[in-house]
Amino acid sequence: MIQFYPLDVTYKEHEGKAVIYLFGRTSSGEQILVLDRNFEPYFYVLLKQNADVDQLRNNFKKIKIESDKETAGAKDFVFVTKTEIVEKLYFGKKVQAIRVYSNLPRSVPVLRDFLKQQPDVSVVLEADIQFTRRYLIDKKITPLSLCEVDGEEGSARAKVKYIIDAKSIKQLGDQIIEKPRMLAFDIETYSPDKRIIPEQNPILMISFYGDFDASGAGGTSGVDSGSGFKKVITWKKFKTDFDYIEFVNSEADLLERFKEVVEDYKPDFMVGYFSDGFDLPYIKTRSEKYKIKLDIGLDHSNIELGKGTKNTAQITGIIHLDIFKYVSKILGKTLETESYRLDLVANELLGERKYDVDIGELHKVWDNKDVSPDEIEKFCIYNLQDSVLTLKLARKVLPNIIELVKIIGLTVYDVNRMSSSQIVEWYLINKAKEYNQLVPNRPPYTETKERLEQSFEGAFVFEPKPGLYKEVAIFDYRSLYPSIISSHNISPGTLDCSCCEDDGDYVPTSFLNEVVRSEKSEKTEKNEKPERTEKEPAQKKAKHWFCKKRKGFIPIIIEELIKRRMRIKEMMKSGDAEKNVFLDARQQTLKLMANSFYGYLGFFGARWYSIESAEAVTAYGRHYILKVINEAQKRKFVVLYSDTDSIFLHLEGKTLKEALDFSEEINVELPGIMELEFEGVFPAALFVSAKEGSYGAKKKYALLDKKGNIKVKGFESVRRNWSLIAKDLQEKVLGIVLREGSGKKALEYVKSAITDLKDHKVSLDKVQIFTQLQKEIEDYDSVGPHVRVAMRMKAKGIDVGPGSIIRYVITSGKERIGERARLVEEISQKDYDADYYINNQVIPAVDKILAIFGYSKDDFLSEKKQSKLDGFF
DNA sequence: AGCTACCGGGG
DNA sequence: GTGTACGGTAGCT
Repeated sequence: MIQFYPLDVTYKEHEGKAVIYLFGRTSSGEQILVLDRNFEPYFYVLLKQNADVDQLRNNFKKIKIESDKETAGAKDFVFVTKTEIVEKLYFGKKVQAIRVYSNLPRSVPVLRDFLKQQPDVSVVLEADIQFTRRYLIDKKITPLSLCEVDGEEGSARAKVKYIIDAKSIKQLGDQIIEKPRMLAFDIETYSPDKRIIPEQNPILMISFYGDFDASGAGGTSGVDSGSGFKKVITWKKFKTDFDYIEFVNSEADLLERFKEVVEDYKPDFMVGYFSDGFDLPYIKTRSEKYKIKLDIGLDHSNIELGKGTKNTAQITGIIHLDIFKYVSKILGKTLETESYRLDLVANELLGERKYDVDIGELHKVWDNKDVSPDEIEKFCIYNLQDSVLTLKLARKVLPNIIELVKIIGLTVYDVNRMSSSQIVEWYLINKAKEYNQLVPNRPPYTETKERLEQSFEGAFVFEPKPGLYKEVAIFDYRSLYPSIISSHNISPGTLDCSCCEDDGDYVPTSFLNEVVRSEKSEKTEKNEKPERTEKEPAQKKAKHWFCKKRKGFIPIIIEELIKRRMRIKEMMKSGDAEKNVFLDARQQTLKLMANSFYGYLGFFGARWYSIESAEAVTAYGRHYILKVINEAQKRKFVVLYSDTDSIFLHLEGKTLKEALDFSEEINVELPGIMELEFEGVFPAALFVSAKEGSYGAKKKYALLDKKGNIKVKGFESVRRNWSLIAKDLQEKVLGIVLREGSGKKALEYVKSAITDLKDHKVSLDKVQIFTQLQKEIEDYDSVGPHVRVAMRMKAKGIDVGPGSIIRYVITSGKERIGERARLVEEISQKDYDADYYINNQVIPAVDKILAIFGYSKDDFLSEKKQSKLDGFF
């Protein structure tokens, strides 16, 4: 009996059968390979009504299809090994299914294509679930979790200490691997132009950073002892004091050393940033050029690149983490950053930046024969810093990825690359096993196209009346969409059941009250195709309902998630800080998943797709928020604003207690786990108009909380390409208005700022505008100010290109704006164009706010007139 | 306006 | 590998 933590799984064919290869680390820290020969590929067949089951099962066993392949010169066949009759649930209905076993995993698609042509076959299911994933789900083995294997010493070609041929294998509990060995890496390449051509340009240096000490890493490569492991390998020699820089003779040697370092370090994780799309494919291409066998997989396999446009790189037995993938697919939504460049992501998550050197210069320094040592050394520091940041990011996000692995039950490698709809889907596939449900097929291309054309109404957003309001109470529905799915039993399998049609409890189709105007979400409006073809008859607001007698699969699963999360939140109240880090990662993960179900139901690629269900979710959502608005208005509350799941009540003439009592009344009537929560009382709230003279802008407001903090939503002042003067001013004006309630004071402040601008008292750093170059300068057709400046920078010999952030100031003059843009270094404070900044930066930043108090442009532009008016009033 | 092609990340 | 990204938008017709 050996205990170990599984890390990676693959399979190989051996004597006509599939053998599962489970790579992991034992509890004593050694690498292990467990072979499991006791798992056979299978899928399900559902037959048509009057089919003869026994006869067909017999026929299935006679199938023998010659495969395209040959194994060891012999003909290779696809066949069924056995069949079983099983009772399953398919979209909630009991069905009899035939479980068909095949000789090999690759036989499954062949058999599927053959069987689905047969006249008696209604549908073939679960024939597209990858063998290794099926294995983990069926055997209930969660990667990273402690397992126990019983068996004998086995034999296979693998770089591990132990190989066990398993008799039995099972997971012991949810204890996970404690200190996985992580190794971050990064390459720098020769790149004379902006194009990246791996076939042409060499790798110049490669860096590693690991937090494991060298005790178990073996000494052959002179791996650094001490607390961490850091290394930069390069093939251009220079004098340096950094002992982590290692010199080799050529790029080929660099690649050989890369292999050795990995083999010596024996990482569980290799971590990169965009390494799926850049570092590993590049390394692979270069090693092919030199015919270097890059057999770093624990089974001596090479780096495997995903086919087509997939952009993945896999190393058997070693978990390749690409932090960029996780950040861009999952974490990104919660980040402020506009782009997922390492520098920006590290800055936001870690508060650390990349080493400040222009990587675009590396090829020049590299080519220079009399290269000054510190010049190239800087790029080594840069190279190492990228690995350091990557490892730190990995440490930061790993708890969340681990939670996903524990919940979904797939490998870290797979989970790392999943989008939120895939996460939901694989969680459902895992749970389908537990609840004896058959997994629906993915839609064929034709259906995907149809699905893409369908759209439905989104959430309700209330148009606020522009103004400044005091004492605002905010309530919102806790997890509105998940709680609707649970409380109304919304699921593809409970939709329009035959048993509950006459109950009369249908999905709401119209609004309760015409007092509040409904607005379709922008997205819906854009996508809406009002014309309907003959195929899709004008099913105008078809009546829908969900079963009352039988709980649906999706509601069961989502309720589990919500309840688990509530338990964890409860535990966190009493837990210590260290434990809470993991609990927090877990509750965040559960929240992420519960919140993804609504989107999943309406996602065109989903197996459990149900646009009626998704539509019902938003319809109930509108119903419940409109109910609160309506009831509030009946009780003479002034409703200021509402968006999807929240309502803002003006407390003027009402007490907080009255508002709380009101929310209690609402709560008593809510079904299931739905709950309207009190968010808080805010001393002041500000709503502005969208355009001049129009009604209130949606999703754009500012709140003052009781602690004096200001929460800003939707104001574009946060945009990068605004000058500091505009940003600062907007912040100040919002502060004055919300904290002091004085429009006049805000106006005075704006006027003084305008005067300062006119008098050229504003420093240049406050009038600088930042814009990023998106492409090559030559490629711009419309040459904006930043492009014009970039051209002049280039003429001066400053290397600028896509990604460069151009900082410029608009100066006075009669030419077009673009002509008047200057670098800060070129001008002095008296040169900026005050009028430009007043009209294009200052006024747009504050005019909507001041308009609330009846002030227009003229009021803050002309000082004298205004003071006269003030005197008059 | 509607459609297609290309881009992101990486150097 | 029992699979084949994806969502946004610049730029063209």
